[in-house]
Amino acid sequence: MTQEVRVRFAPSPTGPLHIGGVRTALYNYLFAHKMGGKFIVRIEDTDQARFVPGAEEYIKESLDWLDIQADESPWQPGETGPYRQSERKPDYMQYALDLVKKGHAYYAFDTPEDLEAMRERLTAARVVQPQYNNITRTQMKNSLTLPEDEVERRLASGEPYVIRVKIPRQEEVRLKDLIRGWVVVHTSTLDDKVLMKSDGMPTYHLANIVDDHLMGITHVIRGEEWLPSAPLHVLLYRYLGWENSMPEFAHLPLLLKPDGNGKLSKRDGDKLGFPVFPLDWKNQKDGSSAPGFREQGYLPEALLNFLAFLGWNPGDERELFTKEELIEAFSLERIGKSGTKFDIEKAKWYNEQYLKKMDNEVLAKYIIDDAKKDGFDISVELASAAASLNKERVTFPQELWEASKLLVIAPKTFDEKVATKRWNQDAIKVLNKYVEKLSGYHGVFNSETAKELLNSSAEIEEIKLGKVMQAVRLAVTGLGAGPDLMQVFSILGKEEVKNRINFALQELKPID
RNA sequence: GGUCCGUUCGUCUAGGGGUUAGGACGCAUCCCUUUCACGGAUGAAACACGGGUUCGAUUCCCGUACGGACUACCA
Repeated sequence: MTQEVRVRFAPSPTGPLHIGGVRTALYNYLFAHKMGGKFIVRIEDTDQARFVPGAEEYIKESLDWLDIQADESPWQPGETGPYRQSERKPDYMQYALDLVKKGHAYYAFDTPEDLEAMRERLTAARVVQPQYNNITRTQMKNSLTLPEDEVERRLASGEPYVIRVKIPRQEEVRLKDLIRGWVVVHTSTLDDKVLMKSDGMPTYHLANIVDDHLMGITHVIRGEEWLPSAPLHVLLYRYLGWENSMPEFAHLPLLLKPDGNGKLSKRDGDKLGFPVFPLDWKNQKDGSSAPGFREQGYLPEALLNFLAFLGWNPGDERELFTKEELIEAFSLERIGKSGTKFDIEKAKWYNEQYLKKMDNEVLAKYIIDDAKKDGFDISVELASAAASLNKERVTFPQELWEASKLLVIAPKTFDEKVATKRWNQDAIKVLNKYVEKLSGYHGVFNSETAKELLNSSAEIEEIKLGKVMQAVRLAVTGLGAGPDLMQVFSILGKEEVKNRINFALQELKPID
């Protein structure tokens, strides 16, 4: 029998959650649900210097918005908590000490200045990669070079120290990545990474391994930026005696800039005018801000669908998936290997697809709210009709009100280009006749009857309706393009149509 | 620089030793329509390069080029 799948998303609260992080969370979530397992969110806040207030709340709100719900998290603790590493602080030291005892780690007393001097010396000696490793450690101040009694003296006196892993000299570390296959790294290229910092906090490397083990994580699904340090993690599992229960690894391809090269950053969003964060972000410290997908009008279902397809596909030609369908179709095997450029046009397309499937009543709320901001109170009926009329014509919900204004506000000015081209005697004749017909009509006024009346007006004047339609549109909406005119008439009502036409008739000068 | 990872239309990708290399976004044209949009149809558009292996490579192997990640007491 196989154990329950447990995966985690482990962001650090150092700023707004990046959209790439959201995708990582999504893949973890989809995999967990596909496998009938658990999805855990753990906050990796071991770096006190980089902690940003509000960042954790931002992470939570982002995941909530997209409905990527965790089974266990700081906000909904399970049995393997706490779910913030800062709250797990007392637990880490014992594992570091265990490694020291076993000879796989050691104390180091080097000051930042010592380290800097070492790097300078190495650089001067033209060593290409100045680092604290199995060669240079012999020249540094650590428990490998210092006499035992001095180490104890320094420790006892409270001198700051770190604990570093002791990377073996000549070994090959092999790990099987679910996405990339076997990756082999020689230990001579690894450095003696710090495991415990002088402030008593573990680094990512130690905390990550300890927590994943303690939380029973079975699969580590994370960004490709972690691949280079994965061999170190394998070594740590081994040295801690946990190799048999070591999780499987899956390193996700990165999200890249849409143009040029490099990984997607906040700058790209600013430059190309699209968000790279799920939600609007306001830094409480320095007041800086960044736009979010939510506020731009992206629908959570659409963004989720779009994100899922950035580096993954179901193998068939379907593209529109609900979350449940994504879960059903998801597999790690179908994740691609190469980096994925971020194409905002595709995201917009997804949004349009989801937007036009939404209920008019739901969309009506957007219109009502936006109209209110402009000082207009509109009924639910009108707003729903407006939504129905316009939802296939826009990308974002907030564009709906703009598109619907012609239903609420009578035109005061008229598109000049259309006027100079279409406002001729024929149009005026037909419109005059139409007004006349409208006044004499007392039946039901809907798009069909509105059209019939218009048709007969044209017939009487012996003018082809098609030739004056643009002018009719101009008279009633002031515009040269827009939604189906007869539906607009039907929504406007007979009197309003009549009034608008009369206004146009007296405002506009004929061209011939 | 070093280590590791990658490379199919502009972009996201399917495919896989013999295919007219498929789909989607975007783009163009046409159709629908009173207009714009939606929708439909059509089109332009790709296997990075060089060697091998093979009867045959876009597919397998090796190089090269290019791209990316990492190279902190950051995650």
